[in-house]
Amino acid sequence: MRFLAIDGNSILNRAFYGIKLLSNKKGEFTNAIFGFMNIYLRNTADISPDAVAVAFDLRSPTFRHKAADYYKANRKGMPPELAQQLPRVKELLGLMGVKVVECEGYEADDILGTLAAACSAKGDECFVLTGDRDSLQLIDDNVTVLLATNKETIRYTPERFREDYGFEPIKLIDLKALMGDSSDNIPGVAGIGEKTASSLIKEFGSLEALYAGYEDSGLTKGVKAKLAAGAESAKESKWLATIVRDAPIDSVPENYRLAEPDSAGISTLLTELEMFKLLDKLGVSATEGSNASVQAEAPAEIQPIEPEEAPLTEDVIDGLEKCDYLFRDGILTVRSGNKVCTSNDEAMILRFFASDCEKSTDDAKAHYRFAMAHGGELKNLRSDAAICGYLLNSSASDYAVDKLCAEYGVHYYSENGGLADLLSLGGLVEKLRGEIESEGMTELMENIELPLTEVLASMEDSGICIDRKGVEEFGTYLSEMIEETQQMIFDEAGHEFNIASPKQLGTVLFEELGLPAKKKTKSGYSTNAEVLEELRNHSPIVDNVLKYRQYTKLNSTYVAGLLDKIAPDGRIHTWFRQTETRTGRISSTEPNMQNIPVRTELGSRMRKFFTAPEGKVLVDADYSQIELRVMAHLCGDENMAAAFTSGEDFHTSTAAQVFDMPVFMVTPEMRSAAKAVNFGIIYGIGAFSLSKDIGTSVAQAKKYIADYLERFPKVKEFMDSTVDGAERDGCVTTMFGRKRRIPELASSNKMLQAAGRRIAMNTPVQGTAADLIKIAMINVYRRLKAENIAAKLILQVHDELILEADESCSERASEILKEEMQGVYDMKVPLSVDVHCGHSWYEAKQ
DNA sequence: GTGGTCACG
DNA sequence: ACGTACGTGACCACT
Repeated sequence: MRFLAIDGNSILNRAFYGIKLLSNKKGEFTNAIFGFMNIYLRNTADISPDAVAVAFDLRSPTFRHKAADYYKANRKGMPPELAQQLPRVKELLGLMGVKVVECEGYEADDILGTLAAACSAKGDECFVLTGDRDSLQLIDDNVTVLLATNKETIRYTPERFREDYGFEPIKLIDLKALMGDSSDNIPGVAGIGEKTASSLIKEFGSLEALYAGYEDSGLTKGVKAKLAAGAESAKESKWLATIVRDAPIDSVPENYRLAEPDSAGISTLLTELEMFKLLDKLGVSATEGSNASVQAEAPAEIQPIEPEEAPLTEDVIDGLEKCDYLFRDGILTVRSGNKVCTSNDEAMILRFFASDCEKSTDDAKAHYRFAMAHGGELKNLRSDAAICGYLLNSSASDYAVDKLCAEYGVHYYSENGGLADLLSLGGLVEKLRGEIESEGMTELMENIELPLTEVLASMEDSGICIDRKGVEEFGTYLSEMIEETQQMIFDEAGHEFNIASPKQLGTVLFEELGLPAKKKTKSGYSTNAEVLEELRNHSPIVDNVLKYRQYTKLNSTYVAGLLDKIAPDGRIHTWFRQTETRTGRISSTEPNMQNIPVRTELGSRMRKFFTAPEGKVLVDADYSQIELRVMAHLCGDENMAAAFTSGEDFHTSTAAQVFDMPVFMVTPEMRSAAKAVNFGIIYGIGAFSLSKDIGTSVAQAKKYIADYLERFPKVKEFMDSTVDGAERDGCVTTMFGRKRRIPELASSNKMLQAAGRRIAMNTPVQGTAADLIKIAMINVYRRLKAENIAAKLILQVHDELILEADESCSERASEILKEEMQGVYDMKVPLSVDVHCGHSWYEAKQ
């Protein structure tokens, strides 16, 4: 028979550290279970064992094995994130009919050694699955070791071992006795490393033979001395490195034959762990619902679908009331009940989009864009699966139909091949809508996210006009400056090198020129702007490097990057991503129009090339301090609200309050300190970073924060209660019900926990601001349409909206924009918006 | 593919 | 003892 013996601890460890932390909605961690099962399934599929045993370490504190003194003393204790997954894995294995073996005082590899020896003696074929090279000593003609990583498994037969190591597997013990192993606290012989140990074993054959003959051999004096000094240690180490082969366990291979799996049990457990993909792989159907009483019922029957396929005709469209559809690569597929209709005819597709039928799909923005580009419209959109998935979990990497089905336990019709996504969509959308309803996010979806898809489609479709010639000339200027600066840097360094390589630059600055290195990164010296700024006085090369960085950044990211994205209509059409950020903000790609330079004079020239075409203007409106106003609203602090209504500059006003003096006495330094604290408040304040930001001591920064929170006590109350709520619920919520899970709070890592608390403080503020501007966008879009104004929304930059308007109606468009943005929601502090017009973005943002 | 750097809110 | 503010995307070097 074929026997598979698994080192449970070592595989679980590999899985845990190799896969990022995953958790279910309750915050129970699942990454190690997931990885363990992947490795398990891959290998059982590979070797089809008749019997399987999974061994786990077990030791009791009262047990005093001689090795207890050494017992993995250097090994850190299992982190709780992993420890809590251990019983789950054992439970799952039990349900799958796999025997778990533990033995007090013995490690998992001792159990493997015992089982392997038993198989070997009987002539059974044994496979040892582990992530630990130590077990390679178990290899013999009947025993193969499967060395697993998260990606692949290496099969170690005696031949393969000899190829890799150059001696017999059993001699691995002797090797380790010489070289030692710090992770297992095996001392070995001091001064003998892997290389020497390996050649000694190859030459002498074994530890005993080595010690019998090394004195008269041709070894160097040094090695001989080390061997002499380490003789005792080597002997002890050999004993420690030897895996036990007679642990007191049941060692009859027959007794480990696989038992019948308990499908219902597996289904319940994996449903609870939200590991639906694994359920699928195990060939067990998912349990519907998530509470225990429902789970006890029989799994829902999956109704097979054998769709009746037909072309999409006008009659079909007219007859539709409700349907699911997909539109990919110019092909529309529509499903209603048992019928699936297809069309690649543009007119028919537009007709379908414009029909009254209630539609569910997975990428509505793209469909709005298609309809708009052809002068049509998309009507009666009911749901977008990707957006539902995003609202339920803004941290996912991908909202494809198959992934969502796996995550939410909805049957995915993979047997239907190309139609799988379409056939699965209906069930998925119903499930997701139900979840959204129970999470209280239905209004957020129906009133904000779904209507926004049309607005974003229109903005992408419009694009923004760019002055190609102007950009090219700017590029020419930059290239000259780069050339000049580069030459100066080479002269100062005394040779040419790649300035763009942080590694080479670090060598030149800190080794060749001997500038004082401050910070280090993982891979060398840090050369970022903050570090270079401090070295400015040490050498003129530093200033030139900073200039070089600025020029090359502008040239490659902006000049070249933007020129590359100009469409045939002479405009830039960015992609707005609606399911990307954890907080609810929109992002922009290809190109990113939300990070066009503005903070430096040189960079802001870039904005002169974004223009309005002849006869039109750009109207730019931005919220003033929207996040701080949101904070003031959310916490209800009267002093903070007063700072907004006083008519004074907000930062000056907070400085006056914190330093307890009249506004006219506030110095620029005091204002900038207050401003930094205000920002810190939004981000989830920390004294260290604040001190760095304003260049004071940590103690001084601490005092600023304390004074600030004393002056604005409700800010502190709000932050404390937000963090408490987040720790209790595992998530935070914005004013409009948007949620973000914060698994970091459940981590045992203090750094991660602290990060989780800052996320908890920041997300409701950043997210609410994002909600507000989204609502404003929808209202502006509708109003411009309803009032038939010749103006279009074209860009959003988080707190800023940009319209392209006919000159004739620029004033009216400005009014509407300001009104809708300021009046978007009735807040405890008024929202304030600045609006400007201009022929370029540069002019319009004065 | 990852890390360093830097552009924005 | 260790690392240090929230949220993004693009480009380059290097493995």
